Amino acid sequence: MAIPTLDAFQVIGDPSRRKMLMLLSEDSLTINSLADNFDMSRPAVSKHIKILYTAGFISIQDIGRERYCTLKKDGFEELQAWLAYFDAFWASKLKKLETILNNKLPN
Amino acid sequence: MAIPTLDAFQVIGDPSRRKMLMLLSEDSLTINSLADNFDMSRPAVSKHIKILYTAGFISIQDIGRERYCTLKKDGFEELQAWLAYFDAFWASKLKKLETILNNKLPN
DNA sequence: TATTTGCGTAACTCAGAAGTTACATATACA
DNA sequence: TGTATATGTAACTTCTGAGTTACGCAAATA
Repeated sequence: MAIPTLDAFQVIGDPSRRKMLMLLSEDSLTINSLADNFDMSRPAVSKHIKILYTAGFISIQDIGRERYCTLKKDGFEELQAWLAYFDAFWASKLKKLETILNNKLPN
Repeated sequence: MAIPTLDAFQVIGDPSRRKMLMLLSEDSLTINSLADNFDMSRPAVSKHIKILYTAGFISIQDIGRERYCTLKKDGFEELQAWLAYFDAFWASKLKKLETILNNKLPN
């Protein structure tokens, strides 16, 4: 099971990984308790977790032989920054429209 | 060139498509003028455009034999809604922390 | 100490996204 | 009307992400 190096966008492109993040938003979970929520094998889940961890979406705390996964901000921030760029685009587009409308009013 | 049906997250998972959205944030462009910015063939760009269009990230205006692509809000809003959910998670996590700290103060 | 449990990794298969070339079509232009 | 331009689509190939099974190891437990 080769470990692909994916950017934050590719990471959340997978529906299973998004579901994992959703589950972790309710509770910190171990690999096995996470796997209970999926049809795929545990090693498959394990791989997704590694991808989420590498991309900064979760942190992992080892307690004995168990690994507790918890959401981490870093990964999300990269996505927010990207969306914020386009937010600015819509805002400036709206401003341009306002300017046009205001200039037309005197006519 | 089969047209895969991708959700908004998978759509922005591709670096080329993200670059296209960036280019379109500066100006509306035709398929060919977009293709000038990439190493891939024009049909490949054409396919990406179709995917972006289907997912609601761009609108297309036909002018003669040219097709002008413009950013469209719809696709972005799906992503924002998803991120907003996790924003709420961080906010509530912070609130819980505050509560804990406040409860400890009287001790 | 022997066994069970929780997890990681290696090796492999498979499906599909992403690219290509070749061709068809419609519009603009000489 | 003939040609060049802008684009879409079909058929095909390639690559890799996502899944599997088999195995190994460390920690818990009997």
